[in-house]
Amino acid sequence: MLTRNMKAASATPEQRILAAIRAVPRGQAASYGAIARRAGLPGRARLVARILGQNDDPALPWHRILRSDGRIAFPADSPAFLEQSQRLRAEGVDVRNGRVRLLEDEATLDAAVWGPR
DNA sequence: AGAATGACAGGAA
DNA sequence: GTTCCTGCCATTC
Repeated sequence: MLTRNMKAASATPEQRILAAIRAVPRGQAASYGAIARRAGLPGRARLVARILGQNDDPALPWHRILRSDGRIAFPADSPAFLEQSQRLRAEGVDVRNGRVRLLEDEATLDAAVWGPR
């Protein structure tokens, strides 16, 4: 049946994006573009950014989302930048000079979002 | 309708 | 490996 797949397939774009974000494993990071792709919305990286900005859910792992080059998307002197840095480090992510190692194997995200085959 | 804006991406320099 | 520049999407003036 489709109860498991349906969550990702029949939701609004915003919900699929949020689901994709929540699917990023602890201690790992993904780019805005990758999230958009995993949500079935290729080319909408900026939409992901917008959703994150509007989001109010404190449980959402927003700190695991960075730019495609692994850089934190906030100005290096901003409070948000600091917050994100320490949240990532708290999960064991190595943050060097505002930059991290992004998840290379996107298939992992595929499985988390769309469910294992 | 046109221009500006922003938690972006990808290729060129 | 970096910095720059152009392209994109969606929203707001």
